[in-house]
Amino acid sequence: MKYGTILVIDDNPAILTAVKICLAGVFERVVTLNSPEKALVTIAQENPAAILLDMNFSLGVNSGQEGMMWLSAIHRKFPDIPIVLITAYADVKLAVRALKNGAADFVTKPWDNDELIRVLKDAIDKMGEIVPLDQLESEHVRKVLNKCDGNMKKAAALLGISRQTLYNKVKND
Amino acid sequence: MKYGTILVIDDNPAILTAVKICLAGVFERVVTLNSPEKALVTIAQENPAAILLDMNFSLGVNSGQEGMMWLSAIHRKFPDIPIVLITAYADVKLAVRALKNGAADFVTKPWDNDELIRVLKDAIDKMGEIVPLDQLESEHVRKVLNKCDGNMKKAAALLGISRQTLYNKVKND
DNA sequence: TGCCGTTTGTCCAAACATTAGACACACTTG
DNA sequence: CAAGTGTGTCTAATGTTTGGACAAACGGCA
Repeated sequence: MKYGTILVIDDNPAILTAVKICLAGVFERVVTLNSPEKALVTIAQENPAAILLDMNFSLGVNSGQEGMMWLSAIHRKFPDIPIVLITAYADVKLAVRALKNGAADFVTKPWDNDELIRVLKDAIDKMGEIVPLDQLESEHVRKVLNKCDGNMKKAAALLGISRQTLYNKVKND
Repeated sequence: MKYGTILVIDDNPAILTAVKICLAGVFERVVTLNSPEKALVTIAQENPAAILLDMNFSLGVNSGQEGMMWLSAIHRKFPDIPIVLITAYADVKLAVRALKNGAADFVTKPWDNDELIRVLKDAIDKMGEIVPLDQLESEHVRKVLNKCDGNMKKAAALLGISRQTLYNKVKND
């Protein structure tokens, strides 16, 4: 029960119920919404560890545009909460676009309960990885320096630090 | 012609030729390989701005396992070079796995030349975004502090800095 | 309510990092 | 060769980080 609260957003009550039963034993709390309208307020109130978001809410529209829109909106406002998308209309282009828009994962209906649980746990675990500041810094420095073909003057300017400081950071690798 | 060298890896000579013609006007140099075996050495020699990698090399095997393996290997060794995957056997699960394994994008055969060019350019542009060190730092600090529910002592410990330093960093936001 | 462990806000002085500026040297390129 | 650029090194001033210390605030708990 170490995985906190999860928010499930889907316009189909049957699916909401099924998912609730499936996840009840794994998460401390399963909050459901049958429309994404109130998603932002609900997230602010509940502070869920992850969000499971359906992609289609308008009947007859199955392009996933609406789910994509909500994905972007939620991800922009809460970039630290992993969002897993779920849809019946699997499509490679849509999945790729979703992941590039910040989705943590993408599962297709009908889903496998164990896989859904694994995917959600994975998403939460990934987000939880905390890196010390100096490690983050040296990785970034290495990357920028690389992009500048080793030119320290340019790299330092791009990083917003002085040439000597970069020199020292690199020397003590 | 500002997009540098691109490396194309595909076991089908016809596709290699077609891609070469398509990309010749956009990239300074198009290097091709008909097998991923020599990929790592070739990348080290050519230092390409992006890599276009096919997913299937063994005839009759179309699970994409081999492409995935090479994606991981290349991405581990050259994390700063965007890798775009291309496959004839489009499959949502495979695409999701590829993106989560570090692929920059995922396109399906038969491809649209303009789209392929756009995707490759996008991938290169995305990788080129350089963030100043202090911005990177304050974003990370905010994120970790958030995950610790505002507890500065814990956050400082996780970040590998002293409590006072974190205090000052937050004060001068 | 009062006690206790924890966290915060604040201070200090020592250690350390960063800065601009300077200068000789090495390297490309015309 | 000469000009232009980047490197490696130094200095002195300035700014940051550190552990340690301490009173005040907070939250749980009996």
